[in-house]
Amino acid sequence: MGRRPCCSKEGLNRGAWTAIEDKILVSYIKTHGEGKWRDVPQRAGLKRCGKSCRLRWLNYLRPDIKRGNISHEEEELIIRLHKLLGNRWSLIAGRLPGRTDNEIKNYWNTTLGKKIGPGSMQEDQTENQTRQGLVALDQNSTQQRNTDSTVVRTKAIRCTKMVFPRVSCAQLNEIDNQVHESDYKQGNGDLVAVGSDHDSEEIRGCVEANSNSELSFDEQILFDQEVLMGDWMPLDLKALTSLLDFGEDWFNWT
DNA sequence: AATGTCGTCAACCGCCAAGTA
DNA sequence: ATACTTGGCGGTTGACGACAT
Repeated sequence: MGRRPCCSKEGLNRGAWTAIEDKILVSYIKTHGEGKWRDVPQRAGLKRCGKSCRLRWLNYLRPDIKRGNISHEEEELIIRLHKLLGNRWSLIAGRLPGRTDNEIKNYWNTTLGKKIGPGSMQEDQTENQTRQGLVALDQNSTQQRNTDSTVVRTKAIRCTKMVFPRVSCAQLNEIDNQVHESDYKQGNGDLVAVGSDHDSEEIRGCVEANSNSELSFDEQILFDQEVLMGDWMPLDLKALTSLLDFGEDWFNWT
């Protein structure tokens, strides 16, 4: 059975959105909220497909979109996050408030990709391949990397994050304080656990208590982007940069 | 001034995972 | 358990403006 198209596409407008269309969509979403995108065109009276409406809203019309050039700090963060996460633009965008995945993807493809150079792009590809098969890390490299760190892999538990960088206790405490401080300042109540493997049982208990569900453990996995950048509220730029400063050596595998 | 080339970015496409009936 | 729907994602395309020839 073939794929059902998201809409008939017949008699629909395509290409750039007009100011009037934008106005209609914004007005509709203000009244009815986001979601049910398939129904939006008909209800709002737009000759667009639902997917197109969703994209237009998310990438352009949302009130919290940040306009203007990417700052130097943002650029640095994008580069570092890309090193960690590869082409997972939505995750990267999630760490840059007001920026969209499309914007960051475009920025990478048009600006940063060139700045960093083809050598790094190749490196990126290799890293992506590694991440895509992250469970299948080859044994040698696993042994090499796995001297004193363990990452606990969680189920998809909302707002839970654990990072186990290989750093000194003093550094660890500092990270922990910064992350917690920053996170709770935002009042989102997320659990952000940073520790070394000897903390894992304690953290596990804490996570389970907070999430009311059991965690599955995958020992020996040194890097798991689902844990590192899971479904949690973003830290502010400063806190994330601090975390990366501490963690980057550990994250660098080569 | 006309034409070609390049860079940017909004929009589209197809796939996938999660949710729902 | 299964089929179907929906939303989200990353890759790609194409329109358009800027610049070069």
